[in-house]
Amino acid sequence: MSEFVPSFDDKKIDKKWQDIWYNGTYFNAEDFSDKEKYYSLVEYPYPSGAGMHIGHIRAYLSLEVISRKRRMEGKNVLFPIGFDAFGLPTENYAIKNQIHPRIITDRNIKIFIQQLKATGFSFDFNRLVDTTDSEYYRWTQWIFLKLYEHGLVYKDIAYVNYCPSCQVILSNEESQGGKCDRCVSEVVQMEKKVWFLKITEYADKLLDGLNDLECNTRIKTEQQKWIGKSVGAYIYFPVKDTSERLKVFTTRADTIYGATFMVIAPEHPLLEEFSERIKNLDEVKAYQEKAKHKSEFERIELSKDKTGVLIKGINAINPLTNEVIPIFISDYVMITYGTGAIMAVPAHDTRDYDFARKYNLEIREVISGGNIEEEAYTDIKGGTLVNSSIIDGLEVKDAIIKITKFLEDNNLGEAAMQFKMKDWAFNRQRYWGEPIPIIYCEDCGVVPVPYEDLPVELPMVEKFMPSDTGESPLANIPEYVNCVCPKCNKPATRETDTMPQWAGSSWYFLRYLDPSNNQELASKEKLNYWGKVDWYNGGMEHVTRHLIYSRFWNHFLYDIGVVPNAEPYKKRTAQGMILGADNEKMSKSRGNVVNPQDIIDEYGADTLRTFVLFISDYEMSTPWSDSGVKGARRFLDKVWRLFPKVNDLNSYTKSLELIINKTIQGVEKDCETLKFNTAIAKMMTLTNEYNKQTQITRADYEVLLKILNPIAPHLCEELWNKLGHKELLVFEPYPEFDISKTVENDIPIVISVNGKVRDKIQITRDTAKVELEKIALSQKKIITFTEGKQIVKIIVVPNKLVNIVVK
RNA sequence: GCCGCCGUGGUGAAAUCGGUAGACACGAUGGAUUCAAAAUCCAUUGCUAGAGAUAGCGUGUCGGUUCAAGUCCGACCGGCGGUACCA
Repeated sequence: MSEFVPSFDDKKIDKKWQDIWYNGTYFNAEDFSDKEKYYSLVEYPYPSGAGMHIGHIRAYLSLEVISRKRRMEGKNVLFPIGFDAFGLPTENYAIKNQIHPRIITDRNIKIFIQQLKATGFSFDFNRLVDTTDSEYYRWTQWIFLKLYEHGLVYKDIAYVNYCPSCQVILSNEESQGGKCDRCVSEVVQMEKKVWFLKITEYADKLLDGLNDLECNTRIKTEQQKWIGKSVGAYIYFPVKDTSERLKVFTTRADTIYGATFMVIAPEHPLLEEFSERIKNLDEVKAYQEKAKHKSEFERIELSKDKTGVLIKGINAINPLTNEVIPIFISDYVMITYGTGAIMAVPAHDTRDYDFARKYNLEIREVISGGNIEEEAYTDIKGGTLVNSSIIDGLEVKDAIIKITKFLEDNNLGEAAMQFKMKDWAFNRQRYWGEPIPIIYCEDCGVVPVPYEDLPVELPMVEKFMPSDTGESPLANIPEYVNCVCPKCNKPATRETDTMPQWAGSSWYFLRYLDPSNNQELASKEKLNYWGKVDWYNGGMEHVTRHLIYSRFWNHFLYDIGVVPNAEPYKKRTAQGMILGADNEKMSKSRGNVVNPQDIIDEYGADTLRTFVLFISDYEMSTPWSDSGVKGARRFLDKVWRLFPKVNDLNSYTKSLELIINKTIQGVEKDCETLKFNTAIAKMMTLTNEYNKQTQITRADYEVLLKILNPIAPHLCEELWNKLGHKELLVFEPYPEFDISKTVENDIPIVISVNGKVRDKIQITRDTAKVELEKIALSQKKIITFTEGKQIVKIIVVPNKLVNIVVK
């Protein structure tokens, strides 16, 4: 004991235990083990050149703690990690520095693995997944072909951000604010035929499936809103003097008698169809052109000031009143939602109201209860239908039902549903992505690559610069483009677009179950054994897209019999962000980025882990603080310094029994509810309590090491080892608490007068109400406040307080 | 605009069901130890008054409900995140 130093050597201890863990099989998940399985999943990182961010550490630590705890609870834990390595930053870096993305990716992945290990994460590193590995994306392509086979893939026109000066298609990130990232010129919306996945076909399933997902309401509502189901009706408005009918979608069929004009999107096909009839075609064309050049940004900015053009020469007829009504084009109606056409009811829709006011159109009230002189009356709870013929006098909800029925019966419309969610534009004009396994043949048309020819590999070429035609770089690589038609063996060409970033991450959680299977994406047996992800943690920003996309793929794979569950995840949580010390989002440009490696170098991995978990509520965002790190280290040193105080007794010190049991109970609950900050606070309190003793027992100490182990495993393993244990803490049973020893016998009771605390007394637990009242009233301090006053009321909350109300 | 979260000491933050506001930590001040410093240990630390016991005030603002409000209700102000004319 004489050589005991007052502060542990983090470098030595970190290395020692990391070597033991990672050279051993401690964290390897065992397929088909008899133990109960537990699958914890964190969102795998994009291996950027900057290395790991403090945000990664926080994101992974929750389930790191849970996974280590589950192993101690006897579970067969699968806690995998991998890399979502396709993507723009790598490609851009590659172009700039003339290094192939493959080389950069491999280099970055290596750095990430090294950093993850330096932090002591208990990932199963034998199941690494890399989405850019052709043995992985072979199955991404396979799923795409399956989707194709089942009619869920189609080609259609999409509007992409195009920079006319660079002649390059830009991602949304590269064209923020409507300006090109590279040359700052205006970005235009260009039409392009691209691949779509019919995710909308799964909209209802994805909505219903949310019932089975355990998560907070925020996560649920964000997904619900993203899917955006709305129930209403299609109504057909005949186009005057033609046999065409203009189809509109509305959720307010009840307001049809108030429709005073129609609005169609600038891209609406009606304009093309009846172009000869349009008397002001030039004006219309000019408006269409203007709308095309409006970036999304501008459309939002200008949203309050509505513009439009009256189409002269074509009119619509209200199918119920036969009234002739004008048609406008305006970009406040989107071609991408509903039918791209609306019946405008200015009296009861704010957008139509604004438009009507601007162009002096009739505003006809059909629901009483508002003041349409002032604003549109959109409330659907109050109000009765007026000026509405067959639905006059009805309430809104009844009117909707009746009018929809009437429309259906008379073939003037039908009940309908719309989703805000759009089909998934599944393409990028980039090199560094999964090739889309499609071949174009002059004779056979679009031909899917046969399954046995997968993977379609990315060519390892030196030239992967963007083309100047808005096509993918792959289009410039003849040895890639030129191929043979699998059907007729004639020369053919390959699809040159690649898949979007979200492709690989839509099924990676399945590949972890069987990462090196070259026959199937994962074996049936393993899929069945591991089942659903038990707990999935990740960023709030992925709750809409990634979560929905991956649920979609999983639902599809379930429908074709590949996976055993429709829903892939049982439970989803999300961590809060760590901001810079200046309370701003961490970014290179702000210079407030914290590199976790610096903390490890200075204080060791356990300090980093402890502090990141201690900093605040896990689900809340919080600024970084350098000074707080020291506190975490100080705490761990205190635990270390307890070691010489440990005696050989194998039971808890009597006077510590209560706090030990309470701490186990509290830490257990806090960890399971992601309240790691309070869990650590409780362990700090216990440590401070131990510190006051001249001696503590081995049992006292060991229980602390066990509950602290998931958070600070290097230190705990070291101390556990120093106590003479041969086995590691990894599978040591997690401590249990004795509920009967978590409650004190003597408890403090607060006595207040008129709600103000005036005295505190110690009393035996469960003292009767009357008794408490009597004791409270007889306290000297209390008497000074009650003397000479009338006692109106006494409230007694057993084991808590007595409140005396006086006058 | 809409939806959600949040607003508590000098700082990060705690606070089951409405029941002792500020646990735990950082920082600060004073002391011990040291030749000195670091580290460590002890004490104090919401604000105001007081030597002190203690008293008054105090959870973004205003109002309400209640014996009792950080917590519930209403109106507002500020910050963050999501979303964007969704018919």
